[in-house]
Amino acid sequence: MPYTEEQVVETIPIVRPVLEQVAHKWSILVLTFLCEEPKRFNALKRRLDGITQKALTETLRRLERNGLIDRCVTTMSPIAVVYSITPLGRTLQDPFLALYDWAVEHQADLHDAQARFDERAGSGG
Amino acid sequence: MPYTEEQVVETIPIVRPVLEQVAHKWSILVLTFLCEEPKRFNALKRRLDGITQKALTETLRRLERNGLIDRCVTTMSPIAVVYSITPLGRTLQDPFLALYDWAVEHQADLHDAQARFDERAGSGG
DNA sequence: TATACTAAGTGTCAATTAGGCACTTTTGCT
DNA sequence: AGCAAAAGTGCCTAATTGACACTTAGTATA
Repeated sequence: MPYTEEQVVETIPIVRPVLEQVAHKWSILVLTFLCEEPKRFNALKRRLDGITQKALTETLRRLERNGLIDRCVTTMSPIAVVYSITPLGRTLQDPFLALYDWAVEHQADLHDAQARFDERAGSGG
Repeated sequence: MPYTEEQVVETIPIVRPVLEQVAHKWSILVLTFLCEEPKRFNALKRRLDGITQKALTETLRRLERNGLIDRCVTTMSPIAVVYSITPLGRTLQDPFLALYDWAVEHQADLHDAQARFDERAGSGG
């Protein structure tokens, strides 16, 4: 528990805008995925089944703007765009992986809690 | 690196909805803050300077619905609502704290990267 | 040359979500 | 009675997200 309450209070104005950039559902998935190896646009799109091209484009732009990934256009025959993680992005690997692990581990807990809550709320509680 | 690429692919449909519930800028702040000790609505509101009552209400509802915090209405003299973290919520303390630490540590890196990106983009690059 | 396919996007429009701000309700103080 | 604090709710607008079609460039193919 590295922060005292006062430190938490002081760091809120710092942390808030950073989280707004970084704590995005798609960002976490894309970055976790890119940690494995550089990937092309459509490779990412296929893996992240359900993401739209627009959402993926915007997520990649955001990550690139924040210096977390690199965008490299090959000048080769069929033009290809390869996205890879930067050293800065790599520093997010552990935090994001922790979230990823948590999501896998506690999905059922969340689901149960939601069901209980909705039942309480639904039955006029 | 606990996940192979295939495992990542398989877990995406599981992880995505969980992240949608959990990876919210306000959720991370509120939960990190509640890890210290139970707090009342307006105490949270004062600390999270800038949050609106509506946003705080919704964030707390979402966290409660997902079983991460408890909402307790005291029957005492001036009615008060105390929010506290649940055991399930406590399991998010470390992941969220890691993100919190990351945000504090790398705020300047993000800022620089954004400035560089915007300059490149702005000057017709 | 026309047809179709992959890659990497952009544009448009509708729907959802978030933010701002005023209003409500209960209690406590003077 | 009048005012303020606590914990919200409601309404209205602004911003974001998502669906889906369109674009541009290259490759294969008949």
